[in-house]
Amino acid sequence: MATVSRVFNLPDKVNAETRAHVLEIAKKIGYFPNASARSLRTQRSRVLGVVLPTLLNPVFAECLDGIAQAASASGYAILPMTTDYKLEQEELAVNQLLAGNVDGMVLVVSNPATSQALVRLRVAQLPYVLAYNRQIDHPCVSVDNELAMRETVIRLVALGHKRVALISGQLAASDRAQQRKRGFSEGMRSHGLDDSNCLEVPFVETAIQEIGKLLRQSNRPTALVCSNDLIAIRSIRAAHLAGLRVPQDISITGFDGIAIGEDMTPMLSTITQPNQVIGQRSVELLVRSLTEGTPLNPSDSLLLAHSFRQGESCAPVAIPVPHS
Amino acid sequence: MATVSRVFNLPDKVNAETRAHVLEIAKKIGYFPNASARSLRTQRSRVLGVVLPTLLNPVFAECLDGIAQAASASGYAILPMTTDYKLEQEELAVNQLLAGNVDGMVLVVSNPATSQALVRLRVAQLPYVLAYNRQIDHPCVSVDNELAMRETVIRLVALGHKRVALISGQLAASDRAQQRKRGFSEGMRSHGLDDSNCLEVPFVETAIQEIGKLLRQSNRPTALVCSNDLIAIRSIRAAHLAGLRVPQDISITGFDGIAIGEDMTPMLSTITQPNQVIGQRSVELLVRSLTEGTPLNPSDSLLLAHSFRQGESCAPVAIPVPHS
DNA sequence: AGCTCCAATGAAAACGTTTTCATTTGGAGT
DNA sequence: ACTCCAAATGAAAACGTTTTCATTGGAGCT
Repeated sequence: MATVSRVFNLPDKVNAETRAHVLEIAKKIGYFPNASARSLRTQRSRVLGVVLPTLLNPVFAECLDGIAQAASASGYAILPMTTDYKLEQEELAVNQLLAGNVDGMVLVVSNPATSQALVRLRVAQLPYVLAYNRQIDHPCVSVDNELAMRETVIRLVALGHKRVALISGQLAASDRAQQRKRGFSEGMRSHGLDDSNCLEVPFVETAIQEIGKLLRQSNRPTALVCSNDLIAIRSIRAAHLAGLRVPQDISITGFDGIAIGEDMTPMLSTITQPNQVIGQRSVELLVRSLTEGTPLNPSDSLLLAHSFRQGESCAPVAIPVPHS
Repeated sequence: MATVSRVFNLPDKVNAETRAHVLEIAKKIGYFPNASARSLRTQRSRVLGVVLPTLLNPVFAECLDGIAQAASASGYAILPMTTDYKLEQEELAVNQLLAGNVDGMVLVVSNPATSQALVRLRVAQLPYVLAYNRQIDHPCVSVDNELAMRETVIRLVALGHKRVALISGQLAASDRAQQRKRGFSEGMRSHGLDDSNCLEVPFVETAIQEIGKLLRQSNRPTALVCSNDLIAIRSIRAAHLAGLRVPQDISITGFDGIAIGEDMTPMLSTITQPNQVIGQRSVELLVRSLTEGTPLNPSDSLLLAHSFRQGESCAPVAIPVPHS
C-alpha cells in the first residue's frame, strides 16, 4: 500500500522494477489514487476556486480560459462560480468554495474595499488573488484603468473631439467602472473639457435605447468613450439605429479588448487588456504561494500593460457645417 | 460527532434545541463539514466534470454559464476543462476528471462515434451527458443541426439565392460541423442546386483571408451559409474588406445564436440554439440520474428547438445586371 | 408498576490515502 | 566474517466525515 502510494507520488523512492510492476497492475485493474482520500490526508485539494461576475461577458470567459490553462499546467483543477455582479452571490460563492476545500482562490469582486467575501477569506487564511480589481490592501492582477482612460481621452481630443460622453455600466457594481470613470474625468478636465457627460446604463436590455436617446439629442457628443467593449458594441449599434455612421458621424471607443471586437465592422477601437494573461498570472501567483508556502501580500500585485487597439470606430471629428 | 453530522445532513433527525446549540457553536468556531472527508465517506463528491472545446467561443461560454447555474441550483459544483478541439486533450481531461472523483460529466466532444474518452467513461460506469453532440449511442442534449441547416438553405433559396457557399470550421474536429454540412447539402440538392461549394477554414488566423479570396472570385456566391456564428462574423468582416455590402451584395447566415450577434450591425441572421438551456438540461439529466440512481440511456436524449433569428445580414439576391 | 416503543444521542467502524517509523535486505568497508 | 549503512519495503496511524448499531430516557399503554 505504502509502496503504491510512493509509486504515484515519489516514483524515485521505489525500485524501478517494483514500480513497473505496480504500474502494470494499476493499469490492468484501472486503479488511480482517490482524490478525496488524498485531499483528506494531505489537507490540500489541488483545486482552485474562481469567482467571476459572469461568463456571458467574453472578458471573463477569456480570463477563465487563461486561468484554466495555467491551473492545468500546474496540476490544479478549477472550480468556478459566477456572481452576476451581486454581492450576496459573491459571499455565497466564497462560502461554498471555502466549504469545498479549495487551496486558494482567484476572484473578480465588485469592490475589494468593501467586500465581505474578502474578509471571510482573510480570516480563513486562504490565499487569494484578485483579478481586474485593484486595491491597495489586496494582491491584485490588473491594468491601470485610470491611465488607460486618460490616454484614450487624449487620443480623442487630439482628433478634435470636445463633446465626449462616457457610457458606463453599473458604477456601483464594479470598481473598474469607477476607476475608468475617474480616468475619463481626469482626462477631460486636464483639457478643460466638460466631464459631466456620463450615461450609466445598468441594464443590458435597455442600454441600446438609452444610448440612442442620448445620440438623438441636438447637442449630441461627437465621441463616446465606453467603459467596456460590450457597451461599446451596443453603442455602435445604437448609433447605427440613430442613423449615425461610425466613425464618420461619431467616434466610439471600448475597453477590454475582447477578441470579437477585432472581427467587427467597424473594427472596435479599444483599450486591450491581456485577459488570458491576467488569468494566468493570477494563478501563477497563487500557485507559487501555495508551493512555497509564502503568504500572498498586496505587494505581490501585478500591473500589466494595456494597449490601444487602433480599430475603425474612431475618426477625427467632422468639420462642423457652418450655420446656414 | 454523529449529532453534528446529523445537524448538517438530516437536521430533522435531531432535537431542535441541540440543533440550535450545534449551529451556534459551529458559527462561533467557524466550522463547516470537510468536503474531502465527506466525499471519501459517502463516495460522492457533488462535483460534476465539464469538458468543452474552448471558452473563447461564446457558444460554450454561454453553455457553461447554464451548466454552472443548474449545477449550483442542485448543490453541485463544476470542474471545467477545455480541449481546444484536440482528441488527446479530450482524453486527458476525462482522465483527470475521473481521477478527480467527479460524480458525473457533461461534455462536448469532437466525435461521439469514435471518442476514446467516452469508452473510458463507459467502462468507468460514470454517468455522462453529451451537449451539442448527437449520436444514437449516447445520451445527448442538442438541436437538429441537419434540419436547421436545410431550413436556412430553403430560406436563402426563397430569397432567390442560387450560388450559395458553405463556410465551415474544421470538419474533422466536430460532428456538428459535419451534420451542418450534411444539412446544407441536402437543402441545396433538394432544390437542384450545386452543393459542392464548401470552404473549410480550419484556422482562425487565416479565415478572413481565405473567405476574402472566395469572395473576390468572379463567380462569387451570392450567399454564405456559415457553420457557426464566429465564422459568420468573420465572413461579414471579409465581405466588408472585399468591398461587398452585407446584405445588399451578399447574404450571410450563422449558426449558434451567440448573444453578441444581436448587437452587431448588420445584426447577424442566424440559427439560434438555446445555449444556456442546453447546459442546464444536460446538468438536470445528470443530476436526476445521480439522485435517482437510474442509469442514463441514449433514449434520455433531448432534442431542443432551434429557431431562426431574422437579423440584417440576409436579403433577396440582387437583380443580376444584364450583360453589357 | 411494568411494559413497549420511539426519539435522541453516542460509540465505533469505515472510506482510501499519505507518511512516519520500523524492518528487511544486500553491499561496501574494515 | 563482521559491522554499518542505505535502499527498499511494510505496518500502522491519522485525516474528518457518515452511518450503523447500541444505548438512554421518557412517554404512553395495560
